Amino acid sequence: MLEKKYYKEAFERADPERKNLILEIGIEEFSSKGYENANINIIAKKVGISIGLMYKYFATKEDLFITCLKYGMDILEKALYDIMVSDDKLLIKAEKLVRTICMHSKKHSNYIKMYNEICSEKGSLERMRSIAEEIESRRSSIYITSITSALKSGDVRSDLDPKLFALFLDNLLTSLQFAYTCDYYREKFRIYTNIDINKSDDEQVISQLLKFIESAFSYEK
Amino acid sequence: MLEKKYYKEAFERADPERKNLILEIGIEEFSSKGYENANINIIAKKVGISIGLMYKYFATKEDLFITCLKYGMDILEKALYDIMVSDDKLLIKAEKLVRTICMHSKKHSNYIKMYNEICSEKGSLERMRSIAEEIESRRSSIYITSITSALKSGDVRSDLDPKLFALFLDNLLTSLQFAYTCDYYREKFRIYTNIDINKSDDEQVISQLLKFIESAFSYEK
Amino acid sequence: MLEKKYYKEAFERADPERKNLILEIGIEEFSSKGYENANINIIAKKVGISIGLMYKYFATKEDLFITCLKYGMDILEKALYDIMVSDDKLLIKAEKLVRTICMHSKKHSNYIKMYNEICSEKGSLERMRSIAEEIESRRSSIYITSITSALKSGDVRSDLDPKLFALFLDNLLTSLQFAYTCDYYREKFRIYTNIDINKSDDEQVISQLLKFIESAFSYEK
Amino acid sequence: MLEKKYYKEAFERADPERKNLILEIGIEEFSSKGYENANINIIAKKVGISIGLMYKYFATKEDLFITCLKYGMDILEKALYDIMVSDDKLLIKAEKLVRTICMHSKKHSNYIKMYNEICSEKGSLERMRSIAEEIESRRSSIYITSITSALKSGDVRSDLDPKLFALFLDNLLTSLQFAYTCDYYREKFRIYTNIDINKSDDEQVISQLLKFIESAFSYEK
DNA sequence: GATGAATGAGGTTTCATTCAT
DNA sequence: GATGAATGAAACCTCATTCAT
Repeated sequence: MLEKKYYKEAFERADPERKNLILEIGIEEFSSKGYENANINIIAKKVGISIGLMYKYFATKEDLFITCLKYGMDILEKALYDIMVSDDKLLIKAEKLVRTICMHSKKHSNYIKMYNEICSEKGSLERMRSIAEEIESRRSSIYITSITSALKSGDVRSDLDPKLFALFLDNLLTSLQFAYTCDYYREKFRIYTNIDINKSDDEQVISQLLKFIESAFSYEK
Repeated sequence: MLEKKYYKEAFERADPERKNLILEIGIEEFSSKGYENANINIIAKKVGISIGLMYKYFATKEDLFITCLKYGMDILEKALYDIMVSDDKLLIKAEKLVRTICMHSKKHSNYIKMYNEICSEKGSLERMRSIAEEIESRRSSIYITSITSALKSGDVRSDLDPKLFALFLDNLLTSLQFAYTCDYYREKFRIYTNIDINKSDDEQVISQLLKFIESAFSYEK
Repeated sequence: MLEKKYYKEAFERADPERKNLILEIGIEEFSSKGYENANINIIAKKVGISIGLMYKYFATKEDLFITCLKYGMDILEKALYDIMVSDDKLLIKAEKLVRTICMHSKKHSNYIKMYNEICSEKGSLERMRSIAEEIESRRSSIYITSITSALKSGDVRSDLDPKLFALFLDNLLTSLQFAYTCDYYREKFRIYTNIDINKSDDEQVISQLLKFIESAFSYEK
Repeated sequence: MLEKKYYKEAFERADPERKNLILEIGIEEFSSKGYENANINIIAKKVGISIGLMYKYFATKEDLFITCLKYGMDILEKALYDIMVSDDKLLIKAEKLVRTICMHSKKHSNYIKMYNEICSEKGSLERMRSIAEEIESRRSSIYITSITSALKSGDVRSDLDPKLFALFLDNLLTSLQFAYTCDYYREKFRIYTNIDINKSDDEQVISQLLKFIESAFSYEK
């Protein structure tokens, strides 16, 4: 689980402003057109560097994509981490989680779109695995740790499997993220609820989701 | 919301065996390589017809894809429909649902891969909408109807919004489908649970998911 | 100079209404899209007959095109012929000619578009020759005959070559036809004159063209 | 009316010899086969560059065509311009014009074939308009200016409309160009005159055409 | 006479990646 | 470090024409 780098040393040495620009423009291109239709020659042009230099920074298109993806995911992960290491009870954490995710999805919809992109990527299994490892393992730990500790303190039903419940929780949150950011999920949200999630007041959605989660974790009657 | 056709009349007239062959081979190609990397020349060759004839059947690659997608989705939808129109209580239905989805995902993993594919498609919003409409609207109705009726008969917590809860339920089930069939989700499942879902006994997963769902819908303590 | 047929016997035997329909729809397709981009499968479909039958009527796309072309040219030719065989003096004939051409171009712009089409066709020289022969030889005769007879009666300058002057006259009239019907020529007309020929009153154009022709044929000062 | 470019910057930067080669081979291909049947893969191969590079120079086949077309038209335009800005009387100019056009048509028949090609193009009106604008507007100005000034100095009939007469003059000259270069027009010329224009002595044609033009512009008797 | 399913060569265009400078 | 010209395989899609029925 060592942190892999998907960029070359030259990228590390590059001017921080340029590094940011590459990531931002890359994210913009990948999230708007999708991985296959994104064009790294265009990215280089927009950044204002040559395509040759781009290949000094990243070995392949895929590496650039992954670097962009991780950049976005790290930002969200940090926010979630801060919530989960607090002393709050699980349900308090859950509320903070949901609210943070709503905000983040609106602010950084492109990051989520990239994440959505990789969820349907068909590539080498090996590559896929190491990416999933990096993105999911930290998030899964903080969920599982929190749930396990809630289990110990008796805050949640005693017969739940923390790992699976962590996954279910994540599934719900991820689906919500996608509803905020990805066309198909947004449309699905509208079909189910008759609500355009991007124009709606979030409170109804948040309160219902929290109700769902809260119940799910609670003691059986 | 009328049923749109994404194939030409010539396809309707074609020999049923050939129609099936086209769909099966198309699904195989699309689900294994993804939409962008699928090659309709290859599909035609494998089917044993000329590429010209393929275009007498389908106006574009996209239309062929959607036709394949709907074919797979219809099969699942029918199975779900039969469960949801029964007189069973919601939680009984939920169990049947989960079990059916497990079985179907294993048997027809390619259908789910195609569905996963469209979940991250970037294309014309209009097109996206009509597809979502066709795939999601019937499924959403049967979920919402069942929940609403459970609500009336007092089987579930009275303060839930049936539409949102239907969506949350679907999110959990869809995520499970993807875990069975799509690389990234399977990997994610393994990271959270340490289980290779395709080699595992399903009962642990099923029972935990049912617990989660059951609790979520239950009366608050 | 024997009149060649570019259709098969079956076409002769076909129902007259159908024959007309084929020609009209063919002309519509060829004139709107140009020869290369016209599609005879579409023509057959619009006519309401099978493509197979179309090939019972015409051996090739080119034959259908030529048959359509000749159909339109014959109609114009008849009108011109009636004018030129009259006893009128050449300049009276010229005026009638110009007015007839204006009217015809507006009414049958598609015929002219097809004629324009063949003017830039790159094909077998042999084929080209026989078509030109059929379309141009009668028209050239009636022009040359009229000019020759005007020459004899001393109505026009005595040192003109009737054949070349006939060609020059035809060039002017053909250019006018194209200005009424073909995009590029219409645009050229607008650039030279600032007039949109399709919205303009024709009289200014007609009177100037007649002045030009009249002068051209007149005795030198 | 600003000069539009139909090539990319990379083409400007390319080696001048290569640029010329591309234009010459492009003109050869387009003029011999027509726009639709011309093949840019063949052009690239003959030039000795990859098709990919071709597309770095020109965004589309159409752009390559227009660039070739303008290249040829510019050469003719320059020759005509030099004649028309001289102090010669209009009829002297006319003679120079006709002789220049004869020579040019023989030497650069391919340029004229391309021009003929666009005269029957069916495409977007907008595109057509801007091309016509570029090719015709300068030529029309020099004609109109010359005629207007002849009008002022009393060298031509006073009741002529300089714009329309300029167009008529151009129609005659253009028709002559086509007779020298394009199959159909050459054939038509032969049918009218019994002369193969490419094997004939030009003087008879030139003298008759000048007579026609001279008369046309002269004072009425 | 009439049908229409079937063919398949062929052309435009894209873009990740290399490499000489 | 930086450039950007150059590559070329590969994919979608069209349509005139044939022929078995």
